[in-house]
Amino acid sequence: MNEVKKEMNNFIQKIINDDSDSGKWNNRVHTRFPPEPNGYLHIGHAKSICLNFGIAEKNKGTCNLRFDDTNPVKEEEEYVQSIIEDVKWLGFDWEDRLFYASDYFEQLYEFAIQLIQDGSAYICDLSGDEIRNMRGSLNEPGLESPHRTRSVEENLELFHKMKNGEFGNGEKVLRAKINMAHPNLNMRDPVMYRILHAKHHRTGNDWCIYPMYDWAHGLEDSIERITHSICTLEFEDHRPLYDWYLNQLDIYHPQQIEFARLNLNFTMMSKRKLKQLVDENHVSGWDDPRMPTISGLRRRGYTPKAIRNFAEDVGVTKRDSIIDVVRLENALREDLNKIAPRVMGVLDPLKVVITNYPEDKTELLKAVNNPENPDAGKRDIPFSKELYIEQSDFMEDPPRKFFRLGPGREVRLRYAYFITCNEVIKNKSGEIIELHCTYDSETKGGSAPDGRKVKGTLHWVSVNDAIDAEVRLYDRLFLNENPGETDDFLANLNPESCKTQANAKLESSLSNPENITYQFERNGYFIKDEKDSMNGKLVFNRAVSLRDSWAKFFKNNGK
RNA sequence: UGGGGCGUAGUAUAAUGGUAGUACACCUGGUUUUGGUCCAGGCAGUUGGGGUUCGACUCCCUACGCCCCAGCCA
Repeated sequence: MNEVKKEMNNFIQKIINDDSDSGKWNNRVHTRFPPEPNGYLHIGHAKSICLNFGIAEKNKGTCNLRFDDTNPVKEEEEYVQSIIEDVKWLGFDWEDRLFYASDYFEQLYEFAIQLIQDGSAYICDLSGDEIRNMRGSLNEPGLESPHRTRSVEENLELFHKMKNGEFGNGEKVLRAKINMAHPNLNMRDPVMYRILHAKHHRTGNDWCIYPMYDWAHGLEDSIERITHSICTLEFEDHRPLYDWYLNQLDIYHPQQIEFARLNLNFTMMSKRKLKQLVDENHVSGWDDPRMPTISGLRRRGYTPKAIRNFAEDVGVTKRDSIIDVVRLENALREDLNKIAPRVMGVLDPLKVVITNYPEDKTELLKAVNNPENPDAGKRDIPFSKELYIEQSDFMEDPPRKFFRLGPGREVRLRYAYFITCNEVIKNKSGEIIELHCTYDSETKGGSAPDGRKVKGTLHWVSVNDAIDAEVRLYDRLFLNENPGETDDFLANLNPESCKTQANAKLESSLSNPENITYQFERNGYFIKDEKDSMNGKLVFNRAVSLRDSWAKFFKNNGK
């Protein structure tokens, strides 16, 4: 047993190991990720993507991307494109195996005819209501449809007519003839085809009958020679039907395996409700940085690696669980800490005048680009008489343990000098608008030759060289830990989920930022918003803050 | 009440008959020119009850708890 296998030993991998030992699939592993293009992918899908592509990769197998596009009234091409982009961005490659359920409509139709000919399927004229009423209940068996005994010939003829558009929506369905008294409701003569006179995003008006999920899915898996068909827990009840169809047809038969979908606290994963947030403009779109969508996370500044690490980290089981969203944030911090270039940006500026610094002087100081990675090198940052520091880095009446700036206190400006605050300038309403400080020219670079220590180190930006930017600070979208469970999830929207710092000042190296996530030292990780940065206006999104033990201490101990 | 699943620290997740481990969270301390990172230490768990066994998270029985299912959605 090698290291890799030890790390990756979730229950699905164990099944694969067993299959490998028994030679069940001739050592083949072939999975698929089968999204329905009826919305954007979210972090929950990411778990499934990482599982399916990941398990194929780890076992030298392959994974297909397959659109389960069997319901034209909900599906759109826009979603297809976004899904392709998102899976690609996560770093997975389906090579030439991009498939659509709609590519198999003809074959599915032929299979249905086969079932009819075997006497295992029939056309039912009952209405939707009637079918539901006759299905029975959890405790009572259902009633058989009066059309259950139609002849094969009649069924064949009616099915042709269905296909040819001779009936209206809902007039007839094709049903499997199984058992109306089955304890599993899914087996009580489930619908295989329904009539939908709707334009499909790929097949146009070629079809007016569309296959139901249960009928279609196993066949899609079978056609693609999938070995392990991995889906979520709620389909456990459908497995007997999945198996029944494939057994009736006596064709290649993949194994369906169910795992628990991802749940995150303070996060809502329902596609329907996410769509509502978008449609009702509670967020700016599917890619709003507060959305749990892949596109939202991307715009927020998440990296594919962080998401993949997270998916690996939370594991795969059959237990319903709710993962703490801070683990997703931690996965991001972990990745970004190693790779993000450090820069200085003042979000909420307070002007500082160094009274003993020459009026017109600007000097360039060396700053480390990434202390975690010496290869990232250094850069020059301009220093001058007037600077900005963070409002929150000054307190007129500081509490114990506050080791930033206060009247008479000395702190270090990162990579620059020690400064001491001598005077606090206020406006008429008593607000602090400016600090007058003196610097110690001996401390250039940030250390004192006399060995003198300061506790605080502040980030800063030179006034003359500062770049203006709008910075958006995001917080969780919902206040409630389980927003999906409440009746009115909109009532739980966090009114402060996006705070804007309109007057942020950034160091000059950020005049033309790359499309990567930076660390603003002592603040957090930020990425330029490519959508909203326009005509000279820079907008940055905060992906996640840095861990802040001072904020925690302050919160726990009051003042 | 029928059927299908699931119960291990606060939250997740390992251990498949042999020392209950890991991560995050939480608490201490150390290092630090980011109150970041990093390092060291600590707290804390097998749903209850029986049984089998030298030995049970693991096997058996039973009780309890939680999740899913009555779309012509997926």
